[in-house]
Amino acid sequence: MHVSKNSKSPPPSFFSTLREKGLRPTKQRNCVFRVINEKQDHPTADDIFVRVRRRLPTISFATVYNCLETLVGCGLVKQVNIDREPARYCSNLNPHAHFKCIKTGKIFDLPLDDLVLSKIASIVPRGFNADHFDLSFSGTLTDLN
Amino acid sequence: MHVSKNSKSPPPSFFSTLREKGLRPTKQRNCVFRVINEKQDHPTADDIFVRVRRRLPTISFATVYNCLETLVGCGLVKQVNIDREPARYCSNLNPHAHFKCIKTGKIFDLPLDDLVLSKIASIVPRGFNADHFDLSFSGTLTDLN
DNA sequence: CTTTTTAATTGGAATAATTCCATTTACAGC
DNA sequence: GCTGTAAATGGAATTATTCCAATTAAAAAG
Repeated sequence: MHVSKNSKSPPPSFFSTLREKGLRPTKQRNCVFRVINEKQDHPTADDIFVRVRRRLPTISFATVYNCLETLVGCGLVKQVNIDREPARYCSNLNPHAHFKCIKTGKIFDLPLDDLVLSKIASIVPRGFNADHFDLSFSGTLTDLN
Repeated sequence: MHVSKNSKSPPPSFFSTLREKGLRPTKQRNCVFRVINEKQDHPTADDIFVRVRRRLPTISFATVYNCLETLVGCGLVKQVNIDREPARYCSNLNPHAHFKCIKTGKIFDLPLDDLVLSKIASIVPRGFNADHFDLSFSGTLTDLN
């Protein structure tokens, strides 16, 4: 598993990233990408569909799913799966865990520093080659966060 | 590191645990519980349905789901959610993470010692009160595990 | 700039895991 | 053995997501 130096990486170029993979930076993909980056609230595909529709009123649900799949595949956004709930999407590309408040349903990013990352990497025994991990917490907030 | 299906804590009493909550230890619940404990292979509800049917040929799918919900609610089994896949069920009640081999689909338990557990707990900032966490890895196995 | 090729979008249908619901059955207390 | 409550049952409903065939848009070629 790759444990990076924890400097915030520069925002990836939407256009060049797609181009490098021979994919087209269509207006639909661009709009979905921008919507996810504008508000860091871990929207579902449904949320994203509603927001994108305000700008591209004829976009279909299937296209939103297609765009999300493409963007996740390119590493331009992250898919967040917590329990059995609908997938959420996240523009934070730095290593982080998630915390879900069981009262409000809100999701928070918890940054992971290199020390913690290496401890997490050490969980994986010899013979196993992890190229991805997911860590999520759930609970409550003591005061109003 | 040793990757085990170990059982450090004594197996919880199926009967007393249910009884304490005012729930009935029915033969369906018992059978579902036994099936999950017999083979530590992280079966899906579907898998469990098939195995239970061999002993209770008239059990319904809804009942399997009901039993699983009850057992998970009592803490007698754990539900394992990895990515967007069907839920799996696990009899290992000790703290552990999961590793999913993307080639075979097999799932392995990775035990978590107290040191790692406290490091994980330290990820959660002040003001957040985690009462649960999920950690899963995915990747490949270097040799045939 | 027009044609050709290829990729992406679209709407609707299909899928699949899970949940819901109304009815029947089983169990526990009297 | 009754009676009340919990659980099981079968089937329908739900819901997020995927699939598909037809259309449209974009890039490449001429």
